[in-house]
Amino acid sequence: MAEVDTRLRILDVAELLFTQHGFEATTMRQITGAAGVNLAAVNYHFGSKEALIREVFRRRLTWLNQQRLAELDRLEAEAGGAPLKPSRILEVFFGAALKMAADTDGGGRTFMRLLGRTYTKPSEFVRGFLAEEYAAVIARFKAALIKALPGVPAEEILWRFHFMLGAMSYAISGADALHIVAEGALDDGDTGALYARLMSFMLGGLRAPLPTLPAKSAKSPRIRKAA
Amino acid sequence: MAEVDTRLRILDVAELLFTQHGFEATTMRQITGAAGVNLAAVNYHFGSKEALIREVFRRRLTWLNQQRLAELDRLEAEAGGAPLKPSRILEVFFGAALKMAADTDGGGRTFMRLLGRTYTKPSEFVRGFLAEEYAAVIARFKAALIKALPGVPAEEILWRFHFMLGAMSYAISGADALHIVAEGALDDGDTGALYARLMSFMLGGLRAPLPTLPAKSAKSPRIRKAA
DNA sequence: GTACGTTTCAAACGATTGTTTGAATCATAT
DNA sequence: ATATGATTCAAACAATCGTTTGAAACGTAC
Repeated sequence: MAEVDTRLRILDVAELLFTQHGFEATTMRQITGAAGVNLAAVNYHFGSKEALIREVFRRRLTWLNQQRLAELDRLEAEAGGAPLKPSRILEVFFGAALKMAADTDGGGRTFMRLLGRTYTKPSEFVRGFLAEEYAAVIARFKAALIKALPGVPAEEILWRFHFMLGAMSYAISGADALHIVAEGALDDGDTGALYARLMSFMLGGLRAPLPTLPAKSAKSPRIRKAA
Repeated sequence: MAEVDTRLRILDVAELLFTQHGFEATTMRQITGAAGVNLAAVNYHFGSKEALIREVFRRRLTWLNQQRLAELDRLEAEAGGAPLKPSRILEVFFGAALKMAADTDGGGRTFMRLLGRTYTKPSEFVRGFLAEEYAAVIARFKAALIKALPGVPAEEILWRFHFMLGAMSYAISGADALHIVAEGALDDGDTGALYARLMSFMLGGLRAPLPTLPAKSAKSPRIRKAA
């Protein structure tokens, strides 16, 4: 009985503290202290601090990505081979994330903030299983978007998907960064409004006119050999 | 003579290591070791590790924001009171950042990656002077955008500006996060192309149709008092 | 109640952290 | 050449890090 309680308490507290202070700055004593468990409990239940970090990601990420894949499966089954609307695809991918971020009580919001930050700061050992966890999902959504936007080059779609991930990360980070650009002027508590705002912004960006790329050797100082 | 050399070497090395491993994970011995200076040099020249971190930001950020303000001044002077084109405003703000990010040799690129990451992870003591450093710039560009987009509510503009910052952050973080979404499929070395891609995406997002916001009390679980 | 595997506990482990110290070295001006 | 202030240096500082240990407490079956 006490076992599960201890594991869960550690995971929840660690998730929160990692989000607030980062991995390195969060000590085992802070975690176990706030969780009300013994210092040795982390090493006993998870093996090490790194393993704890991985488990914090794994327990939510696998569920999130399974949700995404299941919804995409359903959508593609309904369409029966026909290309999907880009807006539908984005709604599935980012909607799942924002739905999780809307969960303020269960810790989903905390986790999504943590995920958005870690995504740009791979911490070496997190990158490995983060890429592993995302590989299948990205491949599926990438393919769906390419199919949905026949006029847009695949490379451009990938970049714009990348930009959208950045926008979502900042959207979820919310207050932290917003306090810098606009001191308390924005309310990031209304996740319904946030979803609507982010989605219209993303769709506008995704369907924007294609950029006129400069000649590669013109603006870039790098010289391409044999070209 | 040796003074300036030591200070600069420390700053450059610290900037790089902070970007690669984060603030907490980077030790004074790593910094001084890689810089080829004595361990005590950091405390002698900067006072503390925190002061060093602040100085790493300050030396580039003040210059960057002065550049932005000067360019905006010039543009508004040319316009003579007339609203600017939104694309021009974005070009000034994000162009300055990407121009700095394009500097692979002088460390500008390294710094912009560091900045993008720190922006969502305010580290408590960095947030203060980061907000201070940005306050004037954000106010000016916010006002310019509001003037340039009379049909768009100010709150919506701020949110979209926030989203754009996220997109830019991910764009500059580049390879790190891209390796997760697309294993080596994208070339983030061509900053000219990156600038064009990002700008068209942002403009599309900025000019997207306004979202239809859900009724506040409908989707949000929070109950607003006296409303 | 006794035995057994699991979990918790206080205490300590060696290693590493940022910082400080006081002498040694340097550059410069008189 | 000598004195002075700035800088560098090796060495040590107390504090804290993640992890380990062996015994104590627990629940559960016989």
